Amino acid sequence: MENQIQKVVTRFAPSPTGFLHIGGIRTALYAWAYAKKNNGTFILRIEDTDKAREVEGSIDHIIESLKWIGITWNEGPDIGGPNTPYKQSERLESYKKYAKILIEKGFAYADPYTEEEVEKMRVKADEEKRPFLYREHRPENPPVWDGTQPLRFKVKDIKSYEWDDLVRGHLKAGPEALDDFILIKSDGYPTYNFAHIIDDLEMGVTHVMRGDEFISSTPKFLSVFEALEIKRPEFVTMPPIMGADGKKKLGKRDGAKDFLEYKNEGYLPEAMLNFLAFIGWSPEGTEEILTPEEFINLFDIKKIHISGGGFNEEKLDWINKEHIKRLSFYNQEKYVFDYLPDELKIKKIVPLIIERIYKFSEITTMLKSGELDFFYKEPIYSKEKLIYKNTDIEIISNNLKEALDTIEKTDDADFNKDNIKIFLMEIADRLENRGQILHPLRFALSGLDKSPDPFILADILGKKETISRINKAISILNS
RNA sequence: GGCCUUAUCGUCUAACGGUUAGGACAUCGGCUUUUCAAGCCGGUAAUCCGGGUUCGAUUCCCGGUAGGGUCACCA
Repeated sequence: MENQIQKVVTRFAPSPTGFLHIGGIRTALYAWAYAKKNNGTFILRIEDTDKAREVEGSIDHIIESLKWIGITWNEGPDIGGPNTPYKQSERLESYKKYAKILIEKGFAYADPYTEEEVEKMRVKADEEKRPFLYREHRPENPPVWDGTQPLRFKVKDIKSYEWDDLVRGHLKAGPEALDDFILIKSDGYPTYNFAHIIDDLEMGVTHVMRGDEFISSTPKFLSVFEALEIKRPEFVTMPPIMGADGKKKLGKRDGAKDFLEYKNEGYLPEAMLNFLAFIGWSPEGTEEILTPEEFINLFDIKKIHISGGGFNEEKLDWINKEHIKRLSFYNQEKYVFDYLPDELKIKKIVPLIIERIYKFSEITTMLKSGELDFFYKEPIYSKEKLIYKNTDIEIISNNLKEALDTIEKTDDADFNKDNIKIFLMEIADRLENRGQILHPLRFALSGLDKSPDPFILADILGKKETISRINKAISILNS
């Protein structure tokens, strides 16, 4: 690396063509973490040079996505900074300036062909089964560039390139990767290939984190660095994220979701951060649940993976649950109550729900299935359901009466799940089988095949309601 | 197709050339138990194939196979 100590500057540079999916967020996350860890600067830059693909509202959406997961930037379009502006469409003067330098040095020329003419050459090359290279059709006497034609880079030295990537190691490419690519389009906007180099230079970016789709065009970038005689930043290539099938790289086309959808599905931002951190990176130890702070501390470019990682929803759910469990009770309640109707906003219900869900949207499913109704509605059930295995109705009925008696005698102040458990287990342990009292009791209180244990149920329902429901069960048994 | 690149349990991954190939998720079994859930304990399960280098290869080299990327006036 560098022998001179240099402040780390990283950036995330999305184009405003819609929402961000986890691939983009992951790239931002690593760039952010690296800057944070090194007390560096993290820049948000908007690459809006393709007016045709631009989608209204994207910038706000992108900012919202980043903020939700907790990524913050030191410089950006919303907060400004020493290198303002942070939208490429507002930096056209810079690109023009460097374009002129390239023209003067003989590294750029105007493209006299129409788009159709170039396309025709491309098709012909295709038919002849050879790669199309514009430089093979380079005009002999190009016109003076007046800004209405595309400005192309002129590859003077057609050679192979080799370079080092902080993740991928030593990479190389043959001369066919080099071509006279377009620097400035005929509409006056620069291409990505040119604009990002100028911006990174002017903003002092030291480490460029980006996807592996840019490996192929790296020789083009290198040839520009050489022509401009400028030092290149370090390249940090992220491994691709594969879709759920593990086959194809995740992309918007095949179902990559808007990152903010995870918010709506009830995932915690710190869980998403934890999950994304591990797609393409893993720390030294074996700990898999990390807080954002722990992630930043552990983050190391050397531990970024080379090969692609998959998106595993089961693991995401597990990580989310682990983070939910680590939430303070206050926050657990806040999140859970968000999904509950007023009549169910009971403190004691929170832990029951927490241990049963992986993500908060599952509460909605629980509500729909009716499995929470018994908390505020007397359950409806049949006599058969109260009977434990083949126990006589008589015995069940007597056991419930004994339970009722015990509960009635309990002081209101002592009525909590621990005490109820102690008192009732005393009875239960004297029986042939504990189920002969605990099952009918649980059923009397919940009316459900699957539910929390009767002590917790009684505690939540309160003494009065518990007594009422046991009485009802006894009358059903005797009917 | 050319060029670039990747390859460890079902999935995600760990292993300065020497490990009984480790961990996590999932799965299966047990414990606990009144049913779930949670928790605890345990099991099954992997180095893509073929050559080479080496005393020794998951690890290094070559070839094959399979996957991914890229070949735009998109980024």
